[in-house]
Amino acid sequence: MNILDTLNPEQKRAVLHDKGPLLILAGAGSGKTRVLTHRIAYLIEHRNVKPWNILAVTFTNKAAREMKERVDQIVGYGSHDIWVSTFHSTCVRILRRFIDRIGYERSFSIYDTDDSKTLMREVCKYLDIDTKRIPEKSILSAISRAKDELITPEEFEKSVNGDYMLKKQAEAYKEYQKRLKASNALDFDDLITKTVELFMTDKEALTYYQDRFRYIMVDEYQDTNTAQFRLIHLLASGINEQGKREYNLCVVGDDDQSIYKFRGANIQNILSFEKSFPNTKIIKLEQNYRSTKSILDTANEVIANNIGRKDKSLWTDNEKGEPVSYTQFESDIEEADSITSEIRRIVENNGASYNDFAILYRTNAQSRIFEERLIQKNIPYKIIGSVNFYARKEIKDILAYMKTIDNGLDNIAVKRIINVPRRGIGMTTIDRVNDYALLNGISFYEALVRSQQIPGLERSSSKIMSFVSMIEGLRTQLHQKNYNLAELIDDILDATGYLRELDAEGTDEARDRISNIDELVNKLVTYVEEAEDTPTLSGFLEEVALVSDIDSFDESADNIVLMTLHSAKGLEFPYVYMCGMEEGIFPGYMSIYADNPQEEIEEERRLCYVGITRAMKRLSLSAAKQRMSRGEMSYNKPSRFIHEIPRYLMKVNVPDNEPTKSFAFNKSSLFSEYRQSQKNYKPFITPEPRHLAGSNLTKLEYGIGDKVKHVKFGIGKVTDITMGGKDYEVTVDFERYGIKKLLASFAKLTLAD
DNA sequence: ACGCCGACCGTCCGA
DNA sequence: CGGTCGGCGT
Repeated sequence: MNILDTLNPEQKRAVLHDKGPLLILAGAGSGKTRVLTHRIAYLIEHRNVKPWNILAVTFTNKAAREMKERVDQIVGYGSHDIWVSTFHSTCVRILRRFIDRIGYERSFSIYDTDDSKTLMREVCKYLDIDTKRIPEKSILSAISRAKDELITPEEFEKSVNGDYMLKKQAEAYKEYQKRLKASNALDFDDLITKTVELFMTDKEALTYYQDRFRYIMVDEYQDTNTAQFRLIHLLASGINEQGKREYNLCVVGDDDQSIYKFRGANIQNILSFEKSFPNTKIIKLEQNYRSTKSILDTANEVIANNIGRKDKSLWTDNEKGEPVSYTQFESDIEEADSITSEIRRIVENNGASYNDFAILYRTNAQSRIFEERLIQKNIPYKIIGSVNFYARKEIKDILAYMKTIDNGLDNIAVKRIINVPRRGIGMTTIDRVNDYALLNGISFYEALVRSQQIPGLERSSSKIMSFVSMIEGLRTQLHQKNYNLAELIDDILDATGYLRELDAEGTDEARDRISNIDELVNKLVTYVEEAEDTPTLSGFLEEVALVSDIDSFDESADNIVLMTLHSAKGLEFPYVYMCGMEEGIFPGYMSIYADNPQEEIEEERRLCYVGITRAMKRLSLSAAKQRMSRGEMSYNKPSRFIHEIPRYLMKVNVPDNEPTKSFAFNKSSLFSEYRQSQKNYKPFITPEPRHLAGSNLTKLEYGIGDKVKHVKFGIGKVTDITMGGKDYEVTVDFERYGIKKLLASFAKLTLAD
């Protein structure tokens, strides 16, 4: 079968396009991923392009993984050699090979936002910058913006012009960069800028990659920043055998879905692509295959309020479908309650499954109230993006050990763990070592090694030396021939006594931490087993640094998924709930009162457009009249975006005020209810397991009257167990949350001692 | 050196 | 409301 058969004429043109720059303006749901994968497959199969001559840059690691799989499905081979990855991963791969040409070591560390902040705090302290007046966060974001625009510390300094704030920022930028270099570390932005720097200064490295990447594709092109543009431009400017520049660059984007201006995305990259690359061919994909007419019309109406867009109009052959629904609830509690109940109702009555549903919101903070409800109702769910696994203390600690072993120059990592677990090395000691290191121009770790020579450290140097020899021991072990990297964490835990200390604590929190560490061990083992090249410590650490929460999103898992509108980009769901459609929430407070509200509101509107176009079958919008935010009640009007939807497309619901069992009720009434139930105490029975067809019921390990533990609710007492459908329904009176009915298979209750 | 507690604060979105 | 940081007390 011809791989072109399933494509529409425009898609076909894009796939068949031969050489030279190509801009594909792909509206939401117009099958751009299909075009990209088919184009790659076509290049390999019909144009004799070698898989290793193709570079495809995607937005997430997940998208990269899927693209490879899909190319494999079409071509059946070769996908392994295609270089498909995100901007950041691409740059890391390049830098691991060539960064020594610009004065770093190839074992460089990658600093995450936390590390950057820690470093910036040190810098501010050193430069006497009052972080009350100039918060380190604002300095970091100024630096980040500068890096997005490829502005060096020196150039930044020149542009200061006597402005006090800018002058301080310039100083901080310079010092920050100096210290990153000394730590042999790169922050997220450096990954891009240092790659550009490498290519600008080292022709050999540039030519190597220009020759290698004969065909370049970039997805989500509207969200690239200036540095990324520069990178792509450099890579695509190679000279072919005939001595000509071909610019075999194919970018796919949609200016209406540009939602990352806040992190430096430069909309001009897509708007003036044709100017940057002469003889660009432009193809518009305007047929939407995803949504019903009602949903698509709604999206078009909303986005029409933006000015200065590229001219295009999305249409669909799909059926009209139901009108979009909008409900204004009394409160955020009611909103969460009603939406979660409705989803359950649809799943139970209409044969939908939980993974058909997404709840989308503007800010991560909004997930909390939904989570409470979903737990309460025993509805399986997954929240994407709220608390990063790798940001947890115990995980960062272990990773800091690994970084220290991998790159002794990483001062932030060494300082993090020098006294974790406690070894009696305090602030004064650390300061003295630090001063010595700065004075002698050596790393913090090197200063530790020489601590015996440092004046004033007579007493603590023995403690320091035992730390040093522990690290050295681990490092030697790592470099032994048959050492299995998968054991490294265990060895660290063993040498440091980290686990023993947590064990001794014996609290719930400590147990949580231990299970998180177990999880990290699992990830390391998986990495070692599945690594494409030889697994290395640096390799693992960079994988960890560059994963995003969305990469772990598994659409086949049967749960509702909750995430921000930003995270939802590129995804689709049959049923979409967009909640918190309120002025001040969405569009956010910050954009309404910004210096340039027009611009900011337009970005919010594009975000709204992205949200609407995620829905395939049914879209539900909602707002709340009152909502609890940062401890106080706020009262918001419905979002302007709601008013931009014509009435004929939208069904406005009146919320049904059926009395809902809310656990925001006062606890005492629930408590007396419980007392009542205790009076007519039920006899102690554990129901016999009934093996129903298709169910996998197992005998419960607890019975009525037992004390059990729930992962969120904590300790409680079982007051009733009944058979509900294919699962046990367990009623538990929790010490802190009161009485709840839970389904045994979801709740995963365990006997508490 | 370390732990606890209270004040404070600041809030968007993210690799 | 929740996390974080700095100060103070031991």
